[in-house]
Amino acid sequence: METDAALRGLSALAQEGRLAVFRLLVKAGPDGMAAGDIARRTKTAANTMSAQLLVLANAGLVRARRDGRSIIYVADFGRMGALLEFLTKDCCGGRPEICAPMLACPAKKPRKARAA
Amino acid sequence: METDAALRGLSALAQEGRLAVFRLLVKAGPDGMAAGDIARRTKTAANTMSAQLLVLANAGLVRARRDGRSIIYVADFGRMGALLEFLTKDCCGGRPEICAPMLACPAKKPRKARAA
DNA sequence: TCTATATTTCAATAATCTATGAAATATGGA
DNA sequence: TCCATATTTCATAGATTATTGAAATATAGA
Repeated sequence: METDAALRGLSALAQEGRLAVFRLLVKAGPDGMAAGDIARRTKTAANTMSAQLLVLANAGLVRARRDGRSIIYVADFGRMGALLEFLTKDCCGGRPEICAPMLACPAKKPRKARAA
Repeated sequence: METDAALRGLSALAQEGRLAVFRLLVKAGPDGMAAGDIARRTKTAANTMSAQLLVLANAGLVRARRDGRSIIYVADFGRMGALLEFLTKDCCGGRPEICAPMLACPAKKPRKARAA
């Protein structure tokens, strides 16, 4: 990931409402959520939510698809992974002092994965 | 790490100049760098740099200490690690799809560490 | 003490971001 | 076609952030 894309990702997540939306979409998983449901769930006006989702989409952190009258938003895990990779490698030079706390990540031991 | 601290960390890094400064300080390591050296190296006015460093310091990502006439800034690796931990665990729920790309982090295999 | 260096603080401007009402677009169903 | 629902787009006002010149503070050394 290039610096410019990383900056857009960081900026997108660097706001309370958008961070909450992204976390919600991560929890929702691959099925995603309709824009209206997200707005209701976070008690946000529809047009405000639309703007927030647009920023996340422009950063590549979520993707949108239409389903009938609704537009479903889905977190882009690959992109988020790339952002984290940028932060650990490109930004932090892979220094163990920084990376160490992340070893608790389940991806480390995919064999024993339990239901989260 | 709490959401509020994570937001401050994300905001601090979500700007070209500050991200560059933080990367520079990570590379500089525990010895850190004087504010003036950072400003010269990044071709930034001293007062602008001072403001950027203040934002990073308020986010806890760098620490400052005086050394004679200079003020030395040092990246806080622990804090950056905590931010990454927040993003992987609290924010992303430790989903392997997101964490996977980070397995290349050297901390995973400290035994064979080579000079970077 | 006086001067030079290093950095910060202050005040003001410029730029960017966020939220909102109102209107527009797209879809599905009667 | 007409209407209701779902979402976005537009214009704008308010808030926040970034940069800069000028002044202030802190330190070191003559």
